[in-house]
Amino acid sequence: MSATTRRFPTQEELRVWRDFLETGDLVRAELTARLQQSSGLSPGDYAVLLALSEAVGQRLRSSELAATIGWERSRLSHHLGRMEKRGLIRREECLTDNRGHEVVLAPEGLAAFQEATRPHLRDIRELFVDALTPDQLAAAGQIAAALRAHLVRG
Amino acid sequence: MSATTRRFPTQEELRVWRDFLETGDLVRAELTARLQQSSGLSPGDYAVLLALSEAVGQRLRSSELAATIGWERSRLSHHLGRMEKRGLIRREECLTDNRGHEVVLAPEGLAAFQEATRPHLRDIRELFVDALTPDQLAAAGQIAAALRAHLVRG
DNA sequence: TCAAGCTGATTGACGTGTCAATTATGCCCG
DNA sequence: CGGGCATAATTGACACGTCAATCAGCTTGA
Repeated sequence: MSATTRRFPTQEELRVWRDFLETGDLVRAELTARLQQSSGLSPGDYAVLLALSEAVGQRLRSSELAATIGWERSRLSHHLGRMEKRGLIRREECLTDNRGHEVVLAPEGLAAFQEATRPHLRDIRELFVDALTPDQLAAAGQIAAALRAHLVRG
Repeated sequence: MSATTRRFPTQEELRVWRDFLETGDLVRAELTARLQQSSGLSPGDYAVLLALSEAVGQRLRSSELAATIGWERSRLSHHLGRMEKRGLIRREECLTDNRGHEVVLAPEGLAAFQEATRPHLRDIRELFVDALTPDQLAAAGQIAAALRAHLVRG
């Protein structure tokens, strides 16, 4: 088969591509709605609260928190501003570095997180794990790995 | 195995879940960056322009356009405002229904779309189709179908 | 006919994300 | 010491998305 005939995806390949992405979005959207419903938290809130709840003293420097959850600092800064307004976290001066801030888990934040966790994990099982056969679950992992490897290699 | 032991996902299942979603995002992000790079268009712009380019007279009523690309009307309205400012589309009064508007593909929009299409399709092939074996591609389709079916059934 | 309600589309408020610029502080080296 | 660079974090401008409210024009039924 010549290079020319393989230049563009077929209709079927495009369909799989769109299905693949859109389905991920649909599952994510449903999970987000349930999380919101059960706890009033967004996925971003949940990620922040999870990281803080696991930190010693339930506090982290902003940049450590950003690294832990894999966010850009400016994104985190904006998000923390919104979470602080809602009383989920506090920001305190950092004693060892006057430039830095420590993000502290507030009681309201801990409560919301604890309330969210079990239903959230159950929902992940329900919407993702239970929807797939063991073979499909394994395939999903391999597909993700293959896509990532291809991305990195270029 | 008791119901209790299966209440929550295992570490491995959670890892696959996160990998699956994050990888989709990574691929999408790379594709978005390339589209932006090559044509200055966002995925939303591209969807709108694709629908318009295929419409007779390269024009559509707002609500038909929204239905075609599966967007809420308010989302479309906001997006069209931004696209109109950039000269990619125009909005005209609808002759048969004074409430309605027609969205018209502008020359700049057509040019940008035509410039975007080939590289975009090539990128989808490169980043998605070529990354997977035929088996994996088929599995991806089946996984998406299984997740969707599970979502609908509840 | 005309008030009541339906529909097409826009708008405003706000949450979320990126990028670039800014501010303040720490640190290093001549 | 102190000028210059690196680092911590925030800020502002903007793109994008959802939801609820709004507004204008169509449509219908007593």
